[in-house]
Amino acid sequence: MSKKCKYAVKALIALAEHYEQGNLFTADISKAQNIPKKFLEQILLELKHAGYLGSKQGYGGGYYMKKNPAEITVADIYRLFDGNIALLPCVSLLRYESCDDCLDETTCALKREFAKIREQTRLIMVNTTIQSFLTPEE
Amino acid sequence: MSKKCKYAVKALIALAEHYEQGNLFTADISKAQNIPKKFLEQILLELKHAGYLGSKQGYGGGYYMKKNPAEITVADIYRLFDGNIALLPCVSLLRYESCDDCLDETTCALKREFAKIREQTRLIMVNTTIQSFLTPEE
DNA sequence: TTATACTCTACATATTCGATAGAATTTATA
DNA sequence: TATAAATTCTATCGAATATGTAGAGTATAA
Repeated sequence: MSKKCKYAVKALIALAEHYEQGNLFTADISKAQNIPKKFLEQILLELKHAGYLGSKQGYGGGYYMKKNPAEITVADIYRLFDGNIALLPCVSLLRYESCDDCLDETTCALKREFAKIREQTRLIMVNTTIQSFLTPEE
Repeated sequence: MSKKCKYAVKALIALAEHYEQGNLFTADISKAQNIPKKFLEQILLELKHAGYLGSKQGYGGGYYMKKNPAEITVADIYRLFDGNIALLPCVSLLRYESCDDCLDETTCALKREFAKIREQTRLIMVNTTIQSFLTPEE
């Protein structure tokens, strides 16, 4: 998982802890989570564009959690920053692409097993939400 | 998953189909699987050094499956070429490293959930072997 | 009007990925 | 013994990606 994606999850958790309690400054998240500020700005902006966060500009502005943290999955965030969950493009659920080295996909020996792996991995990641990180037990 | 790792799995499947039936030429695997020959040479050599394959040099030489295909897991091959199965180094089972941005690992909000994700993913990949790709059903 | 904080685009730098090149070594066989 | 075939090993290379930095622009509260 890229650092960008990891930073995104950390920032989302921090913002989820203040869900429906106003906004946080990028600078404060940056310090608390040890994330380079300018890099974090880009990340928060992307999360906003994707609909997870809202923001307020100007003096006293900042970012706040817009979507319910229980409805934001690790799969969503991983896909946003790191791409496919599937290990091969040809078994991707949402972004299918044929493999460029594949001569005949109908007889490809890899598809069946890697589709299984993708599906199991996907289920785990879909069932882990930002809320999951906040609750002490489950 | 890198192309290198995918090529490795494809090559292993091809060699597994001739398990205990002599060797295959790199050139033939390269053609059949559409893998650049010189790249494949490196991959097969790494697989040999890791103990999965054996080879015979010189005229009529080639590579053959040394280990039982049912005992070579996708997790093994993934780790060899692409590194950790865990999404974060701090939850890696075999190659633990602390995250460089982590201020206090004991209070890290990410570890518990990402450790769960790693364990589930690991189990799937350990339970998928080279033999799994050969058998029509399961 | 000023300081603050988000918005947007461009750039920089290091590493990794995917692949190629070529020389060295080993071996069967003609 | 010469030769062709095949693996072995190291170096290199270009493109893409990851991880940031920089700086100008915009919105807003006080």
